[in-house]
Amino acid sequence: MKTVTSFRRGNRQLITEQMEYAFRDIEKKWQEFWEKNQTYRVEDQTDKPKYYVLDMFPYPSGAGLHVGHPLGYIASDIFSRYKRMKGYNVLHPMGFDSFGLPAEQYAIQTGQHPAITTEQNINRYIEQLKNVGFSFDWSREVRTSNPDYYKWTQWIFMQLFNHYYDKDADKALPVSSLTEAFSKGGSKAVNAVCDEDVPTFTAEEWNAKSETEQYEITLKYRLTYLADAVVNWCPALGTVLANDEVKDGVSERGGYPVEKKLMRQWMMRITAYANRLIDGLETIDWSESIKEQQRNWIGRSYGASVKFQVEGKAQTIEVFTTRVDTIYGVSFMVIAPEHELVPGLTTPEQKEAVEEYVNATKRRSDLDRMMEVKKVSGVFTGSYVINPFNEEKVPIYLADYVLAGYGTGAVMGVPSGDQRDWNFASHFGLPIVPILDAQRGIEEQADATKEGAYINSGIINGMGYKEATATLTAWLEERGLGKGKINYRMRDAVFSRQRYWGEPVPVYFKNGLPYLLDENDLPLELPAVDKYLPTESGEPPLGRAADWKYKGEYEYELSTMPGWAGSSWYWFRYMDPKNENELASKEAIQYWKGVDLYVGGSEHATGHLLYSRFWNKFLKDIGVAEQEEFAKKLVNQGMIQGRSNFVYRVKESNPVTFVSAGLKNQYEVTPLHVDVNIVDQDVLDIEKFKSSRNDVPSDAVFILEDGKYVCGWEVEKMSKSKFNVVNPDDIVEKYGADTLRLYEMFLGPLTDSKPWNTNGISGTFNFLRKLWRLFYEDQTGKYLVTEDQPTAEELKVLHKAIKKVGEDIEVLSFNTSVPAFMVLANELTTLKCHKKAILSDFVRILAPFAPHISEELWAALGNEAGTVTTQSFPEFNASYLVENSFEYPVQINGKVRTTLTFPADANPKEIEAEVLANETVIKWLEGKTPKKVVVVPKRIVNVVI
RNA sequence: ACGGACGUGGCGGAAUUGGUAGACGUGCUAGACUUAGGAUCUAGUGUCGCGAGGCGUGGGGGUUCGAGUCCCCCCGUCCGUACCA
Repeated sequence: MKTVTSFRRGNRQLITEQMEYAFRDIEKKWQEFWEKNQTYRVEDQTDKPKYYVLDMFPYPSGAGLHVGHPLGYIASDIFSRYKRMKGYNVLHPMGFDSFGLPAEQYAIQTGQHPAITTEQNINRYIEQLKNVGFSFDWSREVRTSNPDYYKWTQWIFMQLFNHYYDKDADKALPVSSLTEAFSKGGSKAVNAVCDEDVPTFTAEEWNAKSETEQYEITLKYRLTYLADAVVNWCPALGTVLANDEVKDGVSERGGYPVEKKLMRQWMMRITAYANRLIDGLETIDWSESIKEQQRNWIGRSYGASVKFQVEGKAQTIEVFTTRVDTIYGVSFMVIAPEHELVPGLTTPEQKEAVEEYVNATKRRSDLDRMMEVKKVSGVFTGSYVINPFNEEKVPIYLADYVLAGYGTGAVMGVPSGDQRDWNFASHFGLPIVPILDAQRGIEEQADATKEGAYINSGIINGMGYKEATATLTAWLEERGLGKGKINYRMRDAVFSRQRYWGEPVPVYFKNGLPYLLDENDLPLELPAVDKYLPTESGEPPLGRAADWKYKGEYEYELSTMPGWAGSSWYWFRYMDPKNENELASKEAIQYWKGVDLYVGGSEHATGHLLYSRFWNKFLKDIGVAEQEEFAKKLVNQGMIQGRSNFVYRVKESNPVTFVSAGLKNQYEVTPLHVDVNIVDQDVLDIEKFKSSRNDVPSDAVFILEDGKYVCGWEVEKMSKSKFNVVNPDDIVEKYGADTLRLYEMFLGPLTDSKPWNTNGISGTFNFLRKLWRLFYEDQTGKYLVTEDQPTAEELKVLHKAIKKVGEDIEVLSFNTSVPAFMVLANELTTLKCHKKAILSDFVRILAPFAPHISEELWAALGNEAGTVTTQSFPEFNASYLVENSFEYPVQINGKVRTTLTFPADANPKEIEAEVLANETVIKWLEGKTPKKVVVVPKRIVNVVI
């Protein structure tokens, strides 16, 4: 067995082989032990308090894990192991978000079924994960692409279809209560979230409708529904693309043009939950930045909608405003260039100018529009609206600062109260009317104040802001010209994908209307297809399935669900992963409730994390979930960046010449990425470099410094193309999993992004070897541990570490606990302490971080094998840390000049007297009398002259 | 352009939350043991200065006996975004 002794050569290898920290043997042994003994298997039936630690499960890509992926898993694993030692029953599962585009893309290219590729990738992932020694309960593993899993994704879809959102109850209710209300009181008996175009009807009219007509009406209320939505359609690929697959108007893969197209899509009525999604943020311990992103994404604003009559026409233009109180200050109206009313409003004289403007807008990218905020542009349509309050004519303009997709696509311009409107009015010479007596300097810029009393404002003259808003809103509502309104930026979510590798939607069509499958027919499994491409007629890949009909006669829905479907409820499945009758049993959900700590990347801020909250709230409404929010606490681990190495090729050199980084300024060079795995401490392995690349001729010349070729470096994203990917398997092979775990934590705060630099790893490796030497003598391998009583000093250093590590784990500050271990090992080495009483506790506090070596040493101390996992975490005893004296830094005018030791309980008066009598202090006083002496007990003394 | 996070030695980072800045690790220098060293041990390592000492946490100002930490202005990096009415 080759072990760490590969560091050594010669005879001594034979002698020292068993003595040194043989991490490979140790880690393999304990991983096998854990597997065989099901050490991490979690039981649901226990008296212990529960704790649920969840990692965002990965998509199993073909590239495997790199060293950045395990960061969050290691952190959550440490926390899970710690919680177990603190007496909790900890659920800490892992699974795979295994539907996704890369597998499908691969299938298109190779014809291989995505299930096969996915399975292979998952196996590779599991192998890599097991290598790191995580305490996952693998018996609970889930895969979203397994039919026994997606059966329940489909089941949730069916529940969404069978429910509508009742605004009065403020929750989802079954469609049966909707139809019941209709039959009793007509459409006005119901206050529900629905499509814009729902008809009004009486109970009699409802009851007179045919079953089909009634069904069609309910489709406008259900929480999942069909609608025409704008999608990114790529004709060349024959498919719809997600936003992040489109770059600069062309497909990311292949660079084919992408167009906006209206398509019939399944939608999720997430907007029904907008309020609860915002309000719920107050109740969860998530980072402020994620909460802020979700708030912005949902974009709730309170205001009013107002209808303006177009002069001389029957049309009205509706605007949304958050400042209806400023309505008497309106001097123009602006509508988006894309607004559907533009052609109708344009007068013949203005036609040319308007068309030119509309075309110019189309050419500008969103980014351009964002960057040129200060530049005012716009064009007059020639038409006017009438301000309903003062009957004044208001010109209608087009301007690209108004967006068609937000609110109504039209805004009222109030130059005195809004800077953007002010800029616009100034540019076009429109009136700037003051509306509040508290507005100041509106000749120079807008003043958005809400203070003071209204002027020039008809029915609200003299009023304050609150009263004015209420008065105006009431006035509008009485006349049917407007109403108080809450506006959201968020739209309902498109739920269809014209793809193969996703959950089939459990719907069939009869006479053009969608109907759910019978629940007994779930799961609706993915049918076999000959190719993973759209059909010739442009249907999604499922259209290729032969004889794929519901009950042999009805067409199935051919689109599949999006990537986020399976991940929006997976935390429930871990609670009861094998259940065939429910997504998870009532008992399991009642016991585990929800996630206590969720660890994952912040890139899912508005996707996965918002959809999951939405589905969880829905599942709560229908009595499946126990809690309104699925994850109490969320921690976003930072990204691990790559650290790239470079070699410098001298331009036009013959033979090809590379110059070491320190000398490169003397030449004209081209920097080239070089694989970081053949570089050690920035020194290039020239032989490996030559043999690994075919663009390096064997006669290449290397200009060295100090006999070495030193590479340059830069921090970049970790990616294959930059040759800076580090595979955890390689690190485990060379240093062991425990070293990897410690080093990843040691790198820096969990939530910061930081570059991976293999250079530093020997520090944590050496620490473990040092720990090993507290147990076994170097060279001889003699067991050193004694039963002696620990000294006060030894107990002090131990308990300092127990305190520090315990506190650090609670706040997930793992980067600071690793140094605490190192300090402890250093101090015990200095004290030559090999006492069992001390080392036992050391091993226990280290166990969450470095489980393999801890099991090994725990057993070496004479304990039952494999039981360090179930030990209690050592209790910190403050009495060991009590000092009877304290060394005071003594400052003169804030600068430390000396230190003096006083008894811990010395009173400030005594300290002051002794300090002033001190030689060094007297010297610095230079005969002056101190103005003031500050004595902070057990902190500091400051003498102010 | 706005919002959020951040800025400390050659590098990764610590700092009891207002109290000795640079813990710990890496790297580097010198030495010991050694046939050897990517092992181990010892000493040193922010910067200027022979020294006493001065300076020092992106820059400038402020509060305080005392500021890396709190406040104001500016610069820079990263992440996010929506000219949101």
